[in-house]
Amino acid sequence: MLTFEYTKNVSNDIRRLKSEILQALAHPTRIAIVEELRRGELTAGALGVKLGLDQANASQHLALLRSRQIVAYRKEGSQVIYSLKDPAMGEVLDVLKRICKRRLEETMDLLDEIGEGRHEAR
Amino acid sequence: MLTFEYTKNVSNDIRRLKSEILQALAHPTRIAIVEELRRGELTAGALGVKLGLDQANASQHLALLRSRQIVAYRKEGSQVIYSLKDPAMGEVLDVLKRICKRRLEETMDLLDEIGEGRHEAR
DNA sequence: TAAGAATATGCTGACTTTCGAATATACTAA
DNA sequence: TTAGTATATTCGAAAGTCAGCATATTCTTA
Repeated sequence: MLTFEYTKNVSNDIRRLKSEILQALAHPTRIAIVEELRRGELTAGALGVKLGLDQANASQHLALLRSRQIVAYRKEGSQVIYSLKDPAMGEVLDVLKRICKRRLEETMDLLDEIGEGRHEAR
Repeated sequence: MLTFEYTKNVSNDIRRLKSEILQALAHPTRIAIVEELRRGELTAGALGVKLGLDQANASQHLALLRSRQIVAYRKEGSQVIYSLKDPAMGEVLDVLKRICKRRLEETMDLLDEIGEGRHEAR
């Protein structure tokens, strides 16, 4: 049946779209950029300084975020001002934060168990 | 001051952790796997069949998801059963879905505008 | 123990990502 | 127009990713 193959390919297209967005976010520097932009728009230079990045490097990461439509930008004089295009991009980071938190707590629990074990063994 | 550098590096570690998780999810096949596992646990084989994957390829993607702690797995006889470790991983996909939806709607609006333009020009 | 199913791992080549350095472009002010 | 500031682009090397193939490993059943 044609319909099956068709919907399957549409799903794949959407998954590819999602993976491109995730890919764009999947770098410590770019996560830091999005975190900063959540607080409000910033110039490329200010971002670079805040995050301690090489100028060219910052610009490269910004170019990627631009090409993936994660950020919006506008020129103002000789400066370029960046902002987050969709606040939901920040929400992704919130969910991720919860995931990390839970993981770290698990690790702490494991450490505690090891601690208990040592007490029992003494 | 030491504290500054210290917190900065901790933040970077967390960002690296987040980016590793995102990276793990940033592939159409792995997104499909997570989508399937949201509905319930499945064997490696069943996943491969459902998604039309080569056996080795499916196993490789599963290995990555395992190494990044995205999935849990247990052996049952000669089969290996996979499941999602943290439901929040599915939530990431929900947020992403909203982002994609909004983007596609924007595109539709643009298409509409082009349509209008043609009407006006006639 | 041998055969067969289910799954994992190792290897290779094509492709992509990343950074840093150099260079280019765009704007501003003298 | 020239110098200076802000930002982007290009290039090359090192590292990483991915699919496909061959080969292991592990379990089950005869």
